[in-house]
Amino acid sequence: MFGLRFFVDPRSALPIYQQLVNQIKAAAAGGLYPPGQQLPSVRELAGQLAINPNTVAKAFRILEEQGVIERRRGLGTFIAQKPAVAKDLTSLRIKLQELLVEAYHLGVGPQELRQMFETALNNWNKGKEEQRGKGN
Amino acid sequence: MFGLRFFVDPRSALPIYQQLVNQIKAAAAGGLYPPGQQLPSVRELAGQLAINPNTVAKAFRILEEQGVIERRRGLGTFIAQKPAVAKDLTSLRIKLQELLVEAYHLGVGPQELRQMFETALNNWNKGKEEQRGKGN
DNA sequence: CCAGGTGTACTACTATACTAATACAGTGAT
DNA sequence: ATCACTGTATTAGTATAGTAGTACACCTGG
Repeated sequence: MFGLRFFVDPRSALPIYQQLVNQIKAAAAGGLYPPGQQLPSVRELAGQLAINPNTVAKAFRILEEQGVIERRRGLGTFIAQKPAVAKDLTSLRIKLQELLVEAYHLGVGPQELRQMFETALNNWNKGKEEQRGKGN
Repeated sequence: MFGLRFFVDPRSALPIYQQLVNQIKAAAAGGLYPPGQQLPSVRELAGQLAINPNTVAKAFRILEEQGVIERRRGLGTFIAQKPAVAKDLTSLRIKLQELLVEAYHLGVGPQELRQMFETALNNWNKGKEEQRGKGN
């Protein structure tokens, strides 16, 4: 049903499983994979990407720990129903802080950064709406 | 002149040199180290942190590549004069994108995220002003 | 010139992260 | 019951990232 959604660079500095984690999280957040949607099996994905099933399984395990997906033995893995309502936003605050530091050293001021932020938000919403449209 | 500004956890998942890079970048962005300010020598820092001078040197090398500091043989290392005016903001855009994805999976909506963003910006400015005040 | 400070280059050890091979275990259709 | 599909556990090989030891090169003040 789905074509080759994911790709992987074995020579990247980022480990393969991490690349998968990132891509799947992004796909889910972008609405490409709605809640409840079944993902390809570990073997299928591994086959497409020419990697070991265990590597895919590792990515899935991490994603489950983060509440992004649910794994069911014998059935498959699925996008979690609800983006967990977070109690602990520490990690997010840290990432935000890191973003500000990075911006500073790139010479990007508060005003310009704010604009980039809004642009990113808009693009994200736009993407989700397009995805919704495909279902009609 | 400066007390123990930096600390390091050898058992952290992040390598020591990376911890140093992060802390020094944050310190520079926060105004703790104004442009031109000399940093502790590799041996001094290594001594304080009970690590190998080469590890500090590695952090310094990375920071120089990023334009944060300048190293001068026989003299020392110093905070770069100007936060380089960035031509390539790709890395920043990627980090921003990752932030949105992260926020989504934590159940943080656009509105709430925007608020966190503004808060972080304010805190950052506040911090810099306090730092400026210490010089008077 | 020399001494004592700076950063730097080279080499090598070692822990472990990453991946893979293989076998195990749950589910559902036939 | 069996089969064909799911995910899971265990083990092990291997590349390499991280760190450290040691020696080198540069600068400045005496």
